[in-house]
Amino acid sequence: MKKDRAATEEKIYESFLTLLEEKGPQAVGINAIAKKAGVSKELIYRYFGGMQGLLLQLAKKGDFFKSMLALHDKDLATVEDLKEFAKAGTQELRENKLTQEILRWQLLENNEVTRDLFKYSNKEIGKMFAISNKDSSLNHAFQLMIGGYVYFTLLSKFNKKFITTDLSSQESWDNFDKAIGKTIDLFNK
Amino acid sequence: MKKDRAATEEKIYESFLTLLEEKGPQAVGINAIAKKAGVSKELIYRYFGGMQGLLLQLAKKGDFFKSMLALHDKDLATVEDLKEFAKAGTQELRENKLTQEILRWQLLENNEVTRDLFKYSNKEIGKMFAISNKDSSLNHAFQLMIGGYVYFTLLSKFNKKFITTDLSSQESWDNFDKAIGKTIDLFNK
DNA sequence: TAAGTTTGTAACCACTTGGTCACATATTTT
DNA sequence: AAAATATGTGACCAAGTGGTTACAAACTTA
Repeated sequence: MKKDRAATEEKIYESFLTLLEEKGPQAVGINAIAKKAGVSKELIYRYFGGMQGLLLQLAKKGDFFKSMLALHDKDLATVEDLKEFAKAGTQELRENKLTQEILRWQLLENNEVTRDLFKYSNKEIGKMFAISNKDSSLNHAFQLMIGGYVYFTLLSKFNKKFITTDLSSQESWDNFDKAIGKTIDLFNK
Repeated sequence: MKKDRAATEEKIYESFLTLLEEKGPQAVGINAIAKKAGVSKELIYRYFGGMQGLLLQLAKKGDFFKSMLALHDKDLATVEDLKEFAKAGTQELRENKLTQEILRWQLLENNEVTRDLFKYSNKEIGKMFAISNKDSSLNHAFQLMIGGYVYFTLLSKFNKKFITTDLSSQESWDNFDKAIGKTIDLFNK
């Protein structure tokens, strides 16, 4: 049998990411990861330092928010820029399953194992919210609506509908975007 | 040893509620409930039909939303009524831990065991949202903001802060309320 | 009192969990 | 070639999971 530590580490880390992305926080455990990677779980402890080490690596690499941070670099001088930013950010969130699962995870626990990951994740989100801090009440309304977007996005994994809103149709998300846009306009009049 | 089925059922059901309220969805299992109730787990299957039966009973009794539904009966003729309604509803949500855990649960799974509970829960929430359906874009903005409120409420269990917002201070929640109020005003101008 | 039924317990089942261990097999170093 | 080290495996551990079974004790009915 050939031995290749680098390849093994890669297999483990990728299995961890895939598992988290597809099955969510509750499904990622040492046994499941080792099984998916087709490797002895001892190696997870030896090479990563267990679950905590894997999460730390995810935090450092920051694979999840990198596409959202690309948005953040834009200039947000005008009201239209802000609206575009919100629209692009929410769409990105809906496409990025990994980010969704990390956000879901934050609703479930916060302990020594997860702390590093969440700390980093929050720091990155903070950068994105640093923009809308002129008008305080707009800032709060904006935060609420983005929070709602996150909520409905997470909800859509297991629920096709929220009350009358069809969470599986693009039209619904477009309506949410329009609502955000209109609210921004009203606050800026 | 004395035997009293009614009292035993009560002990089981109460233990289940308390466990869910205090430790969340992940902590409620047959073993944990039986242990907390100080009773053999066989009785949970015999009297309730297992976990699914317990959730069904919770759905039927609907202990969680009853205080929110009291709000729903109000007349919502004026804009001020709608603002008051939103404020009272969000405050009630923050105080009702049981409702919070059921909403959290909906973000985690949706299977044969939980289906009945969630179906009922969604029906009740739907009643509360039936009010703001005049202006479509206000309706969506309203839904987003309430969704954000839910999100931040659930988040506050494990996170003291969201970016710069202190989720443990009453002032933050007041600011959110003000933001909702101002948004409603702007849409009605 | 005797028989039948309800209520309750504890042991047991197969399976999964995170974690450690001794050991074997490659690969490097001497 | 021999010794040392790095890599990988599978067995094992204690604890916990949901679920079932056999049996005892209490209460009801006959």
